[in-house]
Amino acid sequence: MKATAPVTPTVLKKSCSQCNLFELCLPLGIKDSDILRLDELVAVQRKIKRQQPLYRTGNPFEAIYAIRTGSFKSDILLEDGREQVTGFHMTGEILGLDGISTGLYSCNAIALEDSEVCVISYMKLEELARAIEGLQHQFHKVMSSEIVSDHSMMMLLGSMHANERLAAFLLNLSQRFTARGFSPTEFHLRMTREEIGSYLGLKLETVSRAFSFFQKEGLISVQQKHIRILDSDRLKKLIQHQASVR
Amino acid sequence: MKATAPVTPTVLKKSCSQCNLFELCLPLGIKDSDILRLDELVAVQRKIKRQQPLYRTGNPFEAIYAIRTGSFKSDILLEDGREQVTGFHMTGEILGLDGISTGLYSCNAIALEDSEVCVISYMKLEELARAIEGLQHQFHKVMSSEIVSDHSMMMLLGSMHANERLAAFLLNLSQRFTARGFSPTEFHLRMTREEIGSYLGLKLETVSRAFSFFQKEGLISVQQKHIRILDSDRLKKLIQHQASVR
DNA sequence: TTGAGAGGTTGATCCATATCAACCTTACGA
DNA sequence: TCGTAAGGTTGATATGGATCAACCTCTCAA
Repeated sequence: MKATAPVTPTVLKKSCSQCNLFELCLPLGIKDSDILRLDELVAVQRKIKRQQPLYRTGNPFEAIYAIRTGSFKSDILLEDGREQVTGFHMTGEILGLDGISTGLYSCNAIALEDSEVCVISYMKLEELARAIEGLQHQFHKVMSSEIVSDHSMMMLLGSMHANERLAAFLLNLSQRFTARGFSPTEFHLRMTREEIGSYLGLKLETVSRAFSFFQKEGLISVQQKHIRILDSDRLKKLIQHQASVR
Repeated sequence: MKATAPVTPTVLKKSCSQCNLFELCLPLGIKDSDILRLDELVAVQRKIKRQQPLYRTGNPFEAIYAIRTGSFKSDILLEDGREQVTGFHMTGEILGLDGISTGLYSCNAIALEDSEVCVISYMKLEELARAIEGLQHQFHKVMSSEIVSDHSMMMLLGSMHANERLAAFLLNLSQRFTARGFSPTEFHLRMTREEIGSYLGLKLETVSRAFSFFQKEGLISVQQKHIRILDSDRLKKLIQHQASVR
């Protein structure tokens, strides 16, 4: 396999202590006195152009990444060409945890727009986590959250219908945008219908039809990638009892 | 929600240092000199009867569990009654990692047969992990593996057909039995067709038909819960190019 | 300003799996 | 030993989403 795309480790060193994302990221819950020590962790920031990989399946694992700006998808490719998007990732979220288990990344991480990540040496992270209780705990929480959200994706993929899946997806995005200080009801999708479909276990046409259906029902308004949520209560109900809207 | 079933913390204290599961479990990769220190971690063993919960969604999290004997499923229940099995777990595997993120377990863990677990105080684990590098790393590997395997379940649920799903499931079981010193080709299923279906995102009838199809094709032989794999190569091919057998 | 390609929508048809139903098998307690 | 319930299989039919196809709408570069 070809190695990762040209790395551009700009030395725009910025500190965790001054980062406005700290409450979404690893530094959360760490005592002020310790936060300065994190700055040695984030040695480098790296810029990734839209559509470029941050890492690829099989690349050797040495670092995890915190998204500083932009967004990513991660996906798995099967030999026969099938793709499964396993996640969409926004600022403050941590990428690369899948690499710890075997020492090789187990998926591809691709930028959905021009993005910037903090490179966190995994070796240094383990070292610091041994010294700073709060960092250790927060790191465990981050991993555990990924497990929990993967389980809810399994629920979605294993037992929800197309419309329910899309509703759950939109509500999840909405909630994550809110946590980042953006509007809960109005946002731009950074991914294509095909990528959404892959993530939700649906074909792009089905995703498109579900969008149209929601629009017709007055639940959302859609113009290409611009989404406005008009009735989040009914979207929520749609997930709980599919029957009520179908 | 009702609290967990009657706890029976038998004081059959056994040690990690003498446990034959150590190469599948948390002690893996830890220096001999440190292994004795793990024994303080596993304060208690607990017996769980078939069909009884080890923990339930919403129970407060204080411990993770290593399966000593027996097996478990974990599942999520939706308000409307839908169930999603999120995993089947065998000896040496760790349960409860989902609880770290919020301090509450996010799923139910139910014994599939009379089972026994080592109760690992999470507080003590963090403490020891700060002291023992090998334990810290192995714990991270365990969490990361769960993430990786959840991603491959998303792949399975999102882009595989019924027969492919069952083939992948059987091969996965086979491989895990092998790692535990059992036959790769002959084993007993501890779960019902309905539970398999829930796990694989299929109805029990579809699971049953897939079993029958595999048997007719000479890939496996099935008698109720007893499975014998007759042609694992073709099972593997089935996953890669569904076309070749369908 | 036009043309081409990528992304998106919508309609018609097909098919894999769900659903409904009958029946079979096994385990187990009365 | 029989009766019952839970689990499993198989058949007939229904249906949600996939597939195939046409067309629409942007964007962007020539």
